[in-house]
Amino acid sequence: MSEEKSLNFIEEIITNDLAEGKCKSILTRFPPEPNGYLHIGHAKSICLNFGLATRFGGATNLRFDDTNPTTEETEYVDSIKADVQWLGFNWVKECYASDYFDQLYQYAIQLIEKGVAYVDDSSPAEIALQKGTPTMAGTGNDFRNRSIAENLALFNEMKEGKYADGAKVLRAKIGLSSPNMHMRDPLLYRIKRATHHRTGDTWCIYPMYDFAHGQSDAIENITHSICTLEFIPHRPLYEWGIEQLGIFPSKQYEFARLNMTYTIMSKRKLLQLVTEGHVSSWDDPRMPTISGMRRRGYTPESIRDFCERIGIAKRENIIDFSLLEFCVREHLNKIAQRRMVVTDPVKLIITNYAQAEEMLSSENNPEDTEGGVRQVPFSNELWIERDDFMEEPTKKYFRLGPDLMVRLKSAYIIKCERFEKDAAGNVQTIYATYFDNSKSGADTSGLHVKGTLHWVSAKHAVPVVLNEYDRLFSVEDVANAEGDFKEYINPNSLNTTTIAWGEPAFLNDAPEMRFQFLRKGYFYQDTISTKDKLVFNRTVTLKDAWAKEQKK
RNA sequence: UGCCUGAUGGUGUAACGGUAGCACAACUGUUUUUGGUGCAGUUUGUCUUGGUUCGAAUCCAGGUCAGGCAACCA
Repeated sequence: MSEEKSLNFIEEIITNDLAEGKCKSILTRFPPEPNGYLHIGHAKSICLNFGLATRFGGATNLRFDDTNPTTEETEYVDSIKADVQWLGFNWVKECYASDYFDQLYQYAIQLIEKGVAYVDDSSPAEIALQKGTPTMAGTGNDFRNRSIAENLALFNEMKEGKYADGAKVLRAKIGLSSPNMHMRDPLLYRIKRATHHRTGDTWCIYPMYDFAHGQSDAIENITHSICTLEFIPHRPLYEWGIEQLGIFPSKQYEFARLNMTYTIMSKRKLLQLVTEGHVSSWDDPRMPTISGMRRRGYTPESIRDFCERIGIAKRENIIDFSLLEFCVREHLNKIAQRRMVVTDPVKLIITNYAQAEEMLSSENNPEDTEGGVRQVPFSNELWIERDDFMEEPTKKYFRLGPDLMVRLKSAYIIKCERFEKDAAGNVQTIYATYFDNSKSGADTSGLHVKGTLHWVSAKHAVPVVLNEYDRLFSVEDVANAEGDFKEYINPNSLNTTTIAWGEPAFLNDAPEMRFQFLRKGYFYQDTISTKDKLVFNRTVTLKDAWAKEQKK
């Protein structure tokens, strides 16, 4: 294997660090805040961090960045762990920023003792005002000049609960004229009386992100701390903290977050979709959440493949949704068992079929020679797709119409003789004759037909419910579209068929099996599906050359 | 009108001073008992202006455009 795969910029950095002996091995971390469900954008970060560790023989911590008790919940911790595991990754250590609250408090005292942190009594508005603007230096205030002893005492009192929420904050004493707003005496600690999902009411002061993240990285000896672009301005502060404290020199690197066409990644907006009922839940199969994609039928393999293909860089990007679809089709094509399901049924009667019924065998997966076959019952009364019949066929129509011949998949070639309509003028019954010497696998008829249809024997058919999903939004770049993003919700993102007819093989199929419904798409049993009421979610359609042809 | 990022086909991503490649998308053709799959092929690109160099996507200078930054959020 001398295949040369080019390295992304982070892999180059790591390769160099290892070569120069800056570190003996690497340790990365995936640091979600447990305030929501993971989505495909997180998957990119997960695959990056865990993938890097695998590639370079290192390891990865799962760390919950739980420094804001008002938004965080154990429910989210559990779902995040489940999602990471489902994606196929294992962390060496499960960590929590909240485990470091004591240590962080000690770090803060160290800064106060060094004279580089102070307690400020100003209100949020005053602090904002005193910070100045990007083009104008801030002014600061008298609290900056408090003595070390006074700061120590006040910070202790903050911790002891002597002051009301918001009454005081601990700030770093760096200066107020930096062109980087994040460096203008940033807040380190705030008073917040809220019950933390892990530490309960032990604390009433909590560290800010900027006084927790880099410190947590250092405590865990993280070598490469990888985050998204919006944290670039925080990096000087990240480094300031490590330097002032003299702790392990973790390094921060930034990459561009994932954007995808026809969907959104913002946790806030996703939450809105759920709370306002535009989707049923966080794991609604239309959601770009890991749990939604899992329910829809995406495989972990396909998501990992997708994350591998999109690459890692610093430039803003918007990935075609069709790449994700390609990845899942490619995987499912290889592993999904084929089944026949008729979604918009019309009756087909084979007038010269004398037997009551017979069992025909059909391959489970033509891509897999080991895939085996299954038995499919055939009789003289079948359901076929309404779309597969045309009263007056057009030129390139390879399906059924008066006097036209097609093959029934894994069965016989038939010829349409006539059809009947109901009072409303809809085709109700199609009558055909079959060629008994055209049986699949033993065809001696010499007939050649262009179309092959899927079908289900009417008296053996099993009723199934189908959820067919389409993109959640109707515009490519939802985040940058004008106005409220909700205006662009695709009203037809879910199409439910309450009665479709499927093969009886479903009765013996395990719920976690992945299927391709012939000529329809890939389907996966929904979480609410039962043996008595089978419900399938369409993961993705098949490519449809005919649909394109029709549009012309 | 300050600072920080970035700019390669429709979308991503490579090329580390020496043939602009790969994937998706789109479009042909071909194979096919899935209008699926497979196979073969086509179209489309270095933001701009200068400079350095035998040679620039790459180095330098200026410009343009895009995104980010002033939460007691992360």
